[in-house]
Amino acid sequence: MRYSEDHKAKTHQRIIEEAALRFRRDGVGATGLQPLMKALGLTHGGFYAHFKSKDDLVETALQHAVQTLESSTAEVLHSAESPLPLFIQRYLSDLHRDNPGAGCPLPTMSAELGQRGEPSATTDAMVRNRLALIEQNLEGENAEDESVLMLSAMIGALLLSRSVKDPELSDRLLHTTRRLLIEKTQDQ
Amino acid sequence: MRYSEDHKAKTHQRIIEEAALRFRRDGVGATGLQPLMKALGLTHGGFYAHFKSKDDLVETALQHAVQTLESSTAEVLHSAESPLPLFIQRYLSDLHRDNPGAGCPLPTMSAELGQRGEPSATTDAMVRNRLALIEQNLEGENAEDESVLMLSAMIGALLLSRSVKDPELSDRLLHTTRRLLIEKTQDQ
DNA sequence: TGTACATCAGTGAACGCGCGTTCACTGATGTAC
DNA sequence: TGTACATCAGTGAACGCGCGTTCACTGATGTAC
Repeated sequence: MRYSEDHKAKTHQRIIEEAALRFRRDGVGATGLQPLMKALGLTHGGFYAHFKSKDDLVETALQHAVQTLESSTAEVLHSAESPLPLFIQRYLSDLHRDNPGAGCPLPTMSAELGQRGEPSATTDAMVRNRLALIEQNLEGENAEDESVLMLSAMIGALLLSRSVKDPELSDRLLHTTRRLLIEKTQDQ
Repeated sequence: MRYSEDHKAKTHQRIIEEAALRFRRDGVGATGLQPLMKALGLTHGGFYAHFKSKDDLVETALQHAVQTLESSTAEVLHSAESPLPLFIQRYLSDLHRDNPGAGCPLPTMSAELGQRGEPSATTDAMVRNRLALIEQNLEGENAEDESVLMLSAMIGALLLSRSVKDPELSDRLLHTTRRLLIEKTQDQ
């Protein structure tokens, strides 16, 4: 069968989006290409008309996730008067914790990507981007250093709050870190 | 062949230790039982004389790692006059970053364990233990909240510093977080 | 307008591979007599 | 002391399974004439 002109591009995009979701939610290693294609109503053979390999998809999906996150963050930054508290509020929200598939790839994917052979430079780019973003919205002379602490705390708190079984402990990790970091932005 | 009385117990322990190393260094999913047993000079069939399943080993190895870490931490706590800075120094050391197989399971394993079906209560126990440990060595009235921030920052910084490709960025993440957290303990 | 052909996204069987798990077996040593 | 037997940690072939990847094929539609 032959399809409309942009049909292939649409399928391509659908694969990327479904992969970006599954890689973050389930992990890269635990995401099979066969189930992924099936979920899109396709057969697995067709995958290689779109990507060179699974690793190719991993890199593409990661970059897609990064781009999506960054543009939604940019929106927050330009709309709010003091954007950093809002950014922290959203990053350490229950919604973000409960939907890893739609969120930041750092807490979910970076450990596995680091363990999987050569890591890509995408993680570096993302970390640098986040640090710059925080730093620019922090006042005070040691904003550069504080941004490192804040990013570390955000990622650690999100990771832990997702890994822990007890909902109360999870809430405590998430909400306490959130409150203290937001207070920090107001100290300055 | 029949072995000395404690032979089986020794083999059991060797499996646990090798697994605890590999699970943390390579990830649980990426660690095969066959290569693991082979590395110990054994064949894979014998594994099931020691453990009910891979999941059984995962839980056992995790608990072993936790126990080892906690006893080495206890040592630090009882030897030093002000133990918290030393604890942070060690947790966020280059040595710890460069040897995930011998270190804290939280940055390496917790994301994957959270993704793998039902998470065990061991993560909760570990988090609680670490929080209590930090809190007890922090002065000031909001030690309870500060301990959450510190633990999150430590785990996030270690995770990021291991995931990033550029050694300078890695050092910056690790060393800046370390310095700021140690300063925090002295503020109080 | 009607027919022959080219295109190519997607199909689905097949590939080798490593996984976790099972199981009949081995064989050195301890115990029973 | 010598012989028959029991033990059981470890062996290694085999199981079904899902993985990533390959490839000959399909068939609806566009293009050429």
